[in-house]
Amino acid sequence: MKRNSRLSLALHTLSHMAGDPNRVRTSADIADHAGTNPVVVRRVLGKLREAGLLTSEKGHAGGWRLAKSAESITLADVYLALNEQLVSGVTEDAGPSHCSVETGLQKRIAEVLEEIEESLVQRLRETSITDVHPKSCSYCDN
Amino acid sequence: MKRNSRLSLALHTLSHMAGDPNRVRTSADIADHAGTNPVVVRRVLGKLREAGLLTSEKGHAGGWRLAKSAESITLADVYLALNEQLVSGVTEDAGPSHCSVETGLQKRIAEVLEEIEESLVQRLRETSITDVHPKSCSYCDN
DNA sequence: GAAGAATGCAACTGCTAATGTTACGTATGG
DNA sequence: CCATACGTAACATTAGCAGTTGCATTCTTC
Repeated sequence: MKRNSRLSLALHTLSHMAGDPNRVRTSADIADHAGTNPVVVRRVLGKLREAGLLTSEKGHAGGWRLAKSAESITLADVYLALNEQLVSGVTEDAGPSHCSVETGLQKRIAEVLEEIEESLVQRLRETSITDVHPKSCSYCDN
Repeated sequence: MKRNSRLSLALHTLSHMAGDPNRVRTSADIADHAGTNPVVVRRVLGKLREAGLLTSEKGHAGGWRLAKSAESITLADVYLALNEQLVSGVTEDAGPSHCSVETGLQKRIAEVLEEIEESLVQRLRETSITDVHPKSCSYCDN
């Protein structure tokens, strides 16, 4: 895997779950499908659970499933749950500048980028995870 | 500095230039202001030059300046010049999957993310670099 | 209650991308 | 002809992230 695969992994998994909501999946199953490691899966899905998108159960018959209807889960929910901040995260350096003009400028840039970030989230809110799924998928229970 | 500082550096520099367009700045000057290295500055600004946003001149009185009016430069121009792909870049892993359902799903996810990316660019097009500048900046020639 | 199966979590490793740095070539102007 | 500045390549350093291992915990089933 590469780069920021967390969002990709999350969407991938949620899309599968949307296709067969009643099935309980273990992190090992999910990891196999995604070609990754169970611990990585738990790390990512754990965030989604904190956000109330998934539930997990320990023990013998445990595993993961959707905490609510697939239609009600938007890409914004996923994005925010993972703390992505793709846009506004670019200015996280800061560091006290010597020049007051510089700090004012950096502040202004941060403002603008947060505006952009906000409109990105608005856009993500328009798409449900059920839209991230091939129309005709007869094997979505795989 | 941290993470993806290229976009931040580019906006920072362009904002300064917008405040005093006639001044020619060396990469050393810019690096000092941004707290980074002249070579890094040239790398980033070089992309902006390729995109026709800046011009650079070698030699004794050389340096960088805007290639066109500040008002006509949008955040989308900068973003595209730097090849950022903040959103759609998250699926760059791919790798041939064994299962046709998987590949279909990945393709669909990529489609959706590219749609999102496109609307991000549309949003960026609405903001000029002159908007990324404190309203009252009497020291913008620093 | 013991065994097995699953998550939860912490620590560590290894890899990769990006930044930072050095060095040298090239062009320009005084 | 020399100082200055960009252009570029090569290398070093760093930060973030996926991957891995190990162990505790919880739940089901026998």
